[in-house]
Amino acid sequence: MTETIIDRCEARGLRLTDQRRTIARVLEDAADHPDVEQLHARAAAIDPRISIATVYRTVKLLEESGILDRHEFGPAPGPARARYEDADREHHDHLIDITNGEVIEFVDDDIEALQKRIAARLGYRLKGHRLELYGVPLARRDGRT
Amino acid sequence: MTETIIDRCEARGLRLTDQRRTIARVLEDAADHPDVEQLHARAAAIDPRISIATVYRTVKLLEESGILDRHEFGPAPGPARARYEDADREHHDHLIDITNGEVIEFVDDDIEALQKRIAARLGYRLKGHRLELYGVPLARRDGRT
DNA sequence: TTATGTGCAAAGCGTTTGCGACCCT
DNA sequence: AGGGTCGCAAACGCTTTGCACATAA
Repeated sequence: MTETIIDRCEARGLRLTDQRRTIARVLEDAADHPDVEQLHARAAAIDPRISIATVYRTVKLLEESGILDRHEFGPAPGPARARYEDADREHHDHLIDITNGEVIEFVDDDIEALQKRIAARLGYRLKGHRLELYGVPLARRDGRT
Repeated sequence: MTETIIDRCEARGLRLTDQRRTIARVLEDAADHPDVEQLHARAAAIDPRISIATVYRTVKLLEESGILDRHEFGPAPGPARARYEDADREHHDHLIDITNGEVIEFVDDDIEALQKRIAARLGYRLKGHRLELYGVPLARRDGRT
């Protein structure tokens, strides 16, 4: 749980280049769910040699290695930009604030269990799911945004 | 509930061309969740004049008019192909059989209510959601596929 | 009649890939 | 040393769009 992304790369025998180390660090530091363009901007700020092609190759590699999770939050039409987050965390789903695009993570054991039960009822064993809630902030008495 | 897609186009004042009528008919007859390529193939079988550009324009128009729902089932990487279905039906979610890509629809009031509650707990009013279950068929005693 | 829709082909966008140079192990 | 990786630019797959012609209302 406290292993760094680089630790996990080494554990899987992935070759560690300067670029990959930089991208791993950017991912490690990310509190949001950055897309490739954002990752590239942040990585290039540390090391301008990094090309966007390398970022694409690296996130794909890390995703296939189970180190990153990829998301495609909607509800934008067309090819949504993929966004990434560290996979080595407790499982959670996402609520997207449609007023500003903010992504809020949440954990709910009831809904996990319910999904499993629904799949079973339909004659399936659940292997994965995608759950995204889209909402607007409830009205509030103070003037905060 | 029993209004045809063409009825709904007229109700919204959309101009009805031969192409749109044909595409509407194909959508009406579809029991699956066809993508644009499939829609074009089926429409062109009825009227070969229809170009794929028109299919793209039409499904976009119908989606923006609330007549169609668009889905992007995963978990394929990259730009997933969009798939469409008639929006004028009881709300439901989807379970995708990852062994063959088959899409099974289901309705579950408990999970709908639970999602609303989760959003409220986080301080949001739920405006929409995306729920896709990915599963494999349970083992069975007979030899059927 | 005239605003809209259509077909065609080209452009757009996010992502992937072929290639020769380069680097980790 | 040598296979993996990189940067670059071209290619890709799905979708959108500019243009000239056709058509619904």
